[in-house]
Amino acid sequence: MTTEPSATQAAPDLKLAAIHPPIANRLLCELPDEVKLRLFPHLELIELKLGQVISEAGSKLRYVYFPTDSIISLLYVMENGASAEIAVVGNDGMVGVALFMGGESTTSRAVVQSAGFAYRLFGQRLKDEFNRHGALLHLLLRYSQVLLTQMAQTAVCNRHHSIEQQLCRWLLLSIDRLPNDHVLMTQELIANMLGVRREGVTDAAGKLQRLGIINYSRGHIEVIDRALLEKNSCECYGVVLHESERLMPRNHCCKAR
Amino acid sequence: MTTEPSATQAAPDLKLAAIHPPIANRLLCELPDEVKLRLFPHLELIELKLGQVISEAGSKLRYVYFPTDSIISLLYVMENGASAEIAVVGNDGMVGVALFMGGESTTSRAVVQSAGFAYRLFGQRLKDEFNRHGALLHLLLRYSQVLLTQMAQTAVCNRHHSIEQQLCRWLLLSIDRLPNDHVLMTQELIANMLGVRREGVTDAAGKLQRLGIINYSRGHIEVIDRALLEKNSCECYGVVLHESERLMPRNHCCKAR
DNA sequence: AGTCTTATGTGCGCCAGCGCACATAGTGCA
DNA sequence: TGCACTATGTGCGCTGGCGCACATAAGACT
Repeated sequence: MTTEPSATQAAPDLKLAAIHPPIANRLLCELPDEVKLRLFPHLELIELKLGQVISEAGSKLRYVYFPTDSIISLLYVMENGASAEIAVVGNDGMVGVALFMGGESTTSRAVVQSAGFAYRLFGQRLKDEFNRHGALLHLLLRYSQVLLTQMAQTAVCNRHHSIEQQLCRWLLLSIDRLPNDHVLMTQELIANMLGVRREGVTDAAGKLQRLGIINYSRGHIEVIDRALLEKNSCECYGVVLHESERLMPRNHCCKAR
Repeated sequence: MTTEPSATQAAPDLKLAAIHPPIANRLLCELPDEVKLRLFPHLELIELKLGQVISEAGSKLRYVYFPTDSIISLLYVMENGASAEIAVVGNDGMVGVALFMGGESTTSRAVVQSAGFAYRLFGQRLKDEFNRHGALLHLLLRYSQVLLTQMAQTAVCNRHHSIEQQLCRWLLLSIDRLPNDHVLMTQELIANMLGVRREGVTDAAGKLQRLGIINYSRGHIEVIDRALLEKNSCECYGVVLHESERLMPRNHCCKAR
């Protein structure tokens, strides 16, 4: 866990905002225009670096984050330093549900799993809009259930499935949230996420490579055969995807790539 | 998994309602009087039998349930029949958060883990009160975060801890929600909850018995030394308890026994 | 080109938990 | 009292994942 507490700096570049508009995030995209008008002026586009800690376990959240092309892992770190990924958030969600739930903090840490951009919003702004009890409330409640489902399935997966199956699930979750099928992540870091040995990931990844499902070298993983990846994964991936589509249908959003 | 889909029958006995008042449930207890006045007339005291399925995965919830002295397990059942407990709900919570979250159903099944009583409320009544956006909303949001935390910690526990540690955690969760330190549950059923082999539970329980921590025989488990049980448990129990107390302080409720 | 660092491969021995098969002991019921 | 059933104990062999100790290879940096 070599992560910097580094301050997130706002990206001033307007061209960047054009490439990464707020509506690249599905939650933001699904808001009715009225809410967009109120909220969007306060969104700040920021760049997130790999490994960056967005929020620490137990510390009060100041901002919420809406990833566009970045991915954030919610990670629990045990007393002995071992860790386990609880859920993953990409452009389909947000980091910081504890703010509107009332807890202000969580027992898990939020870490950037894939570098990229996200919009951040000052916590109080979100709460203010949430307390209007309109579309945002209902959207975020539904998203909370998606998160709940994802966590539940993570628990199941951790109990019953092999490292190989979990790696498949993890890769699928990642490429679903990325603009292409290219994952930038070392086996060491994946092992940290899954809470398993690095060698275990090496074995599983080697097998997937031999099967022609992925190609990897030194931190670059390319998914070649997505269909086969799904076949080698456990049911957990599908369950979460299905439930997520049921709870958060794309009404206004452009379809996934 | 020998569970009956049995219809829950309302208990007409008034004396029962005196022994099990609604305020025996902490959520109901913490509501302001105004809300109690609106809600309580619609609560039905019902008796729950061991193994009874309160709600099936994927099926629309009709009622929400507020246990008084019963305990409900949220269980995910895999395609191959194997299962895993996701979270547990006693007089500290409710079953059916998916109703106000908007999903109307969950991917998990709710099963009675310990027979007893619960108040049930017709789903629409809960939603109506929730949509007043008052105390109930805030209370249930906080409870949702407790549930989230519990699920997250279950995931961690499944990843990293031994059967013995998990059994300790499970027993602690149970007796915290029961009127005494007497758990009625066979090792077979505990194994189903934890998603492990029955023999594994036998081993772990045998060890705890030899250590003088519990006493058990044929489905009756008595916790003798709670302190030692906590010591033999993993950190997961404490983390959830702590977070739960932080999020849901007892304002009006009587203290735990 | 050479060196350093980082990522990945590999080969141990070890143990927890699994699946199976069966033995034993409470408990209820005829 | 005896029988049947259910809950628990026990003993296999097997496998996946662990911890450790290295070997190798691919970039990165002079």
